[in-house]
Amino acid sequence: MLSFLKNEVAAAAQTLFGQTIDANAIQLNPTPPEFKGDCTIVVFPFTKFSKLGPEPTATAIGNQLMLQVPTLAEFNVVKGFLNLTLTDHFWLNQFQTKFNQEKVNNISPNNKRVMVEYSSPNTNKPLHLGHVRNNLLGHAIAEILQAAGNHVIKANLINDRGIHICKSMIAWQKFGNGETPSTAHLKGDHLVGKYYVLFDQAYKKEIAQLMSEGKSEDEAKAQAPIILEAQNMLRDWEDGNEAVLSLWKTMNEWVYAGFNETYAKMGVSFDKMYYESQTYLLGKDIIKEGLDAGVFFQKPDNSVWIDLTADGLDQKLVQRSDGTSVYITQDIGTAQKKYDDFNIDQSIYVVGNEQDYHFKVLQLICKKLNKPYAEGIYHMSYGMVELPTGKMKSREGTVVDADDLMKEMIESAKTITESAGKDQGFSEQEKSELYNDIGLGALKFFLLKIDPKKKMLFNPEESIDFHGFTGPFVQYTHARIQSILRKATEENSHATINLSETHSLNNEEKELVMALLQLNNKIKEAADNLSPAIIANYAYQVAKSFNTFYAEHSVLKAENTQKEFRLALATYTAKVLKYTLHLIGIHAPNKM
RNA sequence: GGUCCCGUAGCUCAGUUGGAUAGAGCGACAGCCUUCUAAGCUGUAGGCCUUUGGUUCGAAUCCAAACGGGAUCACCA
Repeated sequence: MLSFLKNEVAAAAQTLFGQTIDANAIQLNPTPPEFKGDCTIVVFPFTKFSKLGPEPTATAIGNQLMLQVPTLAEFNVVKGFLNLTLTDHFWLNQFQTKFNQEKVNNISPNNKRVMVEYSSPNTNKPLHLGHVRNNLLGHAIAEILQAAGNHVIKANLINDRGIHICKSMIAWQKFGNGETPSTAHLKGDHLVGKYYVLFDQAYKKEIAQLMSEGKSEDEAKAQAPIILEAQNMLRDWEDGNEAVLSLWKTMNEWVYAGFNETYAKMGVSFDKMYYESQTYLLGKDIIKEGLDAGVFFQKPDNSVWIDLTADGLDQKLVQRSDGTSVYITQDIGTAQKKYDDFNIDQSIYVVGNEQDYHFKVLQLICKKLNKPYAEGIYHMSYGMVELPTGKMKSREGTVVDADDLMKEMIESAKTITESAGKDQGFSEQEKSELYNDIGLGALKFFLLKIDPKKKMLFNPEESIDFHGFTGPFVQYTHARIQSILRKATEENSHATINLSETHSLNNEEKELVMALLQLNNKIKEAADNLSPAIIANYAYQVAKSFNTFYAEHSVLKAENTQKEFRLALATYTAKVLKYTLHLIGIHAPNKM
């Protein structure tokens, strides 16, 4: 929005010093609050050809700009910094242009097709806090990429096969007494998860028993009857045993019903579901292709490998000696399938950073196979959520359950809202929606305000805040504005910007206008960095600017054009807040 | 041990890709509700940006090393 100044500075340098410079190379920064000015040109690089010290150089350019740029109000020079102040008319004009557009986001679509894969759960246990971060990140990244003009396909790859689901099945057969989600009054994913834990307990007991009979730990682990049963079942599953398949389908259906409930509560959705049971064989054709091409090699026991030592990695197994596929085999196949299905330019995997190595290998393999989609593979590697006690482990019960956490957050929202007496005049239905919006708003903002690449700490002892740099803070600011706008409608006041009447902006108004005008840049920045945190921080900044303005100046008690302008400012702020919250999956209530 | 990530206020985190006196929130302390919603606003205290060297007009930011923390290196997924 201010980048035109770079061209003006380049022109000024041409006029003053006869030097042609690249306008894009000019450093244009926001002026720090302790100095006067809207933006700052760093003139140190100019001293080379100006043959002057930093200050005279800056002054010379400043004087030249005053001649060239009618919207420039004044300038000042501190050392090598040229601080420029634009006229209020300029800012009002910029704001008016935005205000008159129907949508706050006017980024035009590009032709890029991007798939974002996220969630990708196992079907043997319910979702925990780690999955919540994954799902919210994936959903927000998809929204942001779409807002930045991409065509986005949201995908979920469900890991529905393997030894882990067999463990739950065996335990259910042994201990379940035919229990179902409806007889147990338990969500399906929690029921299946319960049997996964029961399996592990029984397994540990058997291991202890065998060890007391003199077996080594490794022997005991390999020979425990219950693990042998599970392995048998996996073989039966792969052989297509009807009874096993039938139970597998039933239990997976329970889990999907549970997941769908959790997804709906979280507010995430998918355009395409992939199931590993349907894709795990796909990679094998590509393995054969790679063997023929000499990209892979076979060991005497028939296992297939790729040698990545020249790339600084290790030798990596891509197919077992018995011909069955491993994790990477399946991913090679799925990568191909995604490309075939949707002709995507980019394939983003939202997966934890513990799998950095895996995705490096995956991309390298696809490159060596000369796959057209190899360059488009991108691992969006996010940091783990850790508890004060360390990493979460499902089997050891040190997890924060997703459903429990959301429920607690909604209950906290209820308590806080009630004690503040802010739910008066709401119907029961509206109350319940409000508590949902606020509780989940707090949770989502808490998880998304942090740079996704960094690991984050969650302390269950300390409740997630509803004050300060939080979701409810931004929601509250939005609701507050809606309240003003309702009153304005009642008194038949209108929001307009009248440029013919010159009136000046005060500091708070100007700061808010400048913040609001940054929206499109922030969306692009967030999309480039795949970082919802940039949006969350921006939403907070806008809300904070508004609240500062709100505390100093009245909207409804202002007069004439100033009142109309402030109403426009409030209207547009509310739009931006609602939209940015939407990008990170948070609903903005009109009253709270 | 190899590879990769991280280290900023008591705590949780920003820091515009190399610019001015390093910023928020929480917690602590002091103020502000006859005036548009106090889930708010204003102020005070709190810092060897882990350390050392290098690059230059200029470094929390780039490079190197050390120290500290984490991840990963399965015929698991």
